[in-house]
Amino acid sequence: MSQESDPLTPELARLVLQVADRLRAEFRRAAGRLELPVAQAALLARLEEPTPMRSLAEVLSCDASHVTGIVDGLERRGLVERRAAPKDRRVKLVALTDEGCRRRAELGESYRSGIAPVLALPEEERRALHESLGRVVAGLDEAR
Amino acid sequence: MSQESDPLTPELARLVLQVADRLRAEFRRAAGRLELPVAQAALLARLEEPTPMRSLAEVLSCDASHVTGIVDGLERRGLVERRAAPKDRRVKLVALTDEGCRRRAELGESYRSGIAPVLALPEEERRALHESLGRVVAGLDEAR
DNA sequence: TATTGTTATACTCTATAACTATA
DNA sequence: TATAGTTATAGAGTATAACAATA
Repeated sequence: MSQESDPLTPELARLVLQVADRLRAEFRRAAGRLELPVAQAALLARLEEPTPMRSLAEVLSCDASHVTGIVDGLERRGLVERRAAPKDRRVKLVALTDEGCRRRAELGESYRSGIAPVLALPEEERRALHESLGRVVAGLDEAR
Repeated sequence: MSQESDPLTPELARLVLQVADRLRAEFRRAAGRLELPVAQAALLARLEEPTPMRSLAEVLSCDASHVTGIVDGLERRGLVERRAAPKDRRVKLVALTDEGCRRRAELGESYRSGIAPVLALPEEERRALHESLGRVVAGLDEAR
């Protein structure tokens, strides 16, 4: 209640959103360099272990039906494959192929080199920023 | 180049994006409380002076043709009106009505009270965060 | 000839509901 | 009866192109 009238809060929000927009743009650019639709790149980036479709929907915070199309696309490109889950035959595990593993690494490098100049700050400031934002994120669940 | 391999950079990006997602969610919630579509709320939030459609497209970073529909909606609700520009009769100025002015203020209050708990940090940390993010945003144009 | 705003159209993204095969 | 994944469909959101009025 005491913070509602603090003029720094909306200003802070504006800055966060502005930086986030640029980071997203850099991800789009990285995906574009690999000629991947953003949705496919986003899934690729988050895929390490073989993972059920359902879990991917949660990670990407989208509907499960949407994941089908994204995985279809990645499978057509030979970057992932669907495997039967050993325990539950309803479940399909999405797993990286060797090529998918390589492309995923490329994507990561491309993205990181894109955002490095954006987040370029003196080392001490970077650490402080990391700590503060970490605190904010840690508080996200309890806020409201 | 020296920062490309700094593991803190992707971590920092992840945090910024996570906070931004939450801020966006709070804006959606504030728009919902006023029963406004997000796009209309976003335009309302940025409208102060009577402004040409074309400029609004730039501010919202979307196509001019899209602005037409958004303004249509706000006009139907009686929150804005189109005025002829005195100097150039091709231009239409979008201006807040009295009711629009009130609703805009409500929206702002609702949003600010929503994000206050998200960005709640000790005062000194808030100022440091503001300064660092301000530096990042200031550097956005020269980065790349 | 160029520009503002509009219209018509299409494409992307995403969600809902109905379906199948398992459990 | 409930769940994982798929399919079909529909609704947002947004862009492109063609157009009318004006510069």
